[in-house]
Amino acid sequence: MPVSQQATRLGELEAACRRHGVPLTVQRRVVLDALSRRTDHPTADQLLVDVRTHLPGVSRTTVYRVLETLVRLGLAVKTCTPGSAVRFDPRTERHHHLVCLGCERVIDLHAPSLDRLRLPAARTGGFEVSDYSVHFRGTCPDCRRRARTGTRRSR
Amino acid sequence: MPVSQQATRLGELEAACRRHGVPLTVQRRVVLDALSRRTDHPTADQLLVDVRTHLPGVSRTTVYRVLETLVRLGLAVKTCTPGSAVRFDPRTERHHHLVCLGCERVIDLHAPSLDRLRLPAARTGGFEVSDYSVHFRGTCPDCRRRARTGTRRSR
DNA sequence: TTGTATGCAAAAGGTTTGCAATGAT
DNA sequence: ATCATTGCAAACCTTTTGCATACAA
Repeated sequence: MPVSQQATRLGELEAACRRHGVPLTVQRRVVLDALSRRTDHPTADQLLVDVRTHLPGVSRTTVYRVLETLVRLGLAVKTCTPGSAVRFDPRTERHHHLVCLGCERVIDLHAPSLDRLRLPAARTGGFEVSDYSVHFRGTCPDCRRRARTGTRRSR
Repeated sequence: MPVSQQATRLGELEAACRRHGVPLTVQRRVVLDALSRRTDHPTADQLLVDVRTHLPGVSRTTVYRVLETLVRLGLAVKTCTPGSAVRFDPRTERHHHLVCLGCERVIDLHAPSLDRLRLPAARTGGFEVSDYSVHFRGTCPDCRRRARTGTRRSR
């Protein structure tokens, strides 16, 4: 992510913290920064590694807590994945995903043709929809190659 | 699920086991049966409870392993959720989901109008798509009520 | 100064693995 | 008879919690 967009994100964080009346801590800045630099929907533990290169001594607990806060502030969302670790996405605008069933990688897909779907209102039964995304399941190029050569996946 | 459909599922299991050359065990029958009776995308541990009412003494490990097998045999899929426990879905035909951000409930949505989406092929970069589903995020009726009355969510 | 966030340690929740015994074909 | 599956126990990974301290406003 370009420097200018990073600056924008920090501005968003500042505004969101003020709006919600919560302190703007170094840890929150560093975690949002680390998350925003990635497009691979990292887990909390993966982010912990990045975060500690910029600010050693940050605790795992704090990363978990800050990520929850970022979601609450509307600066990140939890990505739906078939796996057993929560993954975070710094992109909150509507977009879609390619989900690899081999390695559980989640790849962003921007597709305007999918951005205006209509949900059949009759079927929602009082469920209030705030957003949606399309998940395409399949096999990523790496896993296709591995499948051909008979190699086991390493993730 | 009606009795006749249950019978069909057992037939599918039988066929799939033969096709893959794996034994058809009691445990596999009971786990598939328990999963097929639910529409709420249960976790392995939730299924363990159901399974043990029919066949006490089944181990947790076995349920985890059988579920992996059912996915491999094409009789179930892992559901994408924002939470931190893997959830399973016995419906492998194309359908969509309402995902509640409050309680993480996942509700099935059948909507023919969403069943024929076209993926912009140019954007997939060698990713091989086998299927897709649309995830509508939002708030379920229960959580909306809880939000209005100020009650905390209990799941 | 006041209230929230952080770090630590420990617990809780979810999943996987090695191995001996069992069971399906 | 043969090979995969099961059950158990333990390890492993992920997430949450309680509490004293540190920090932002």
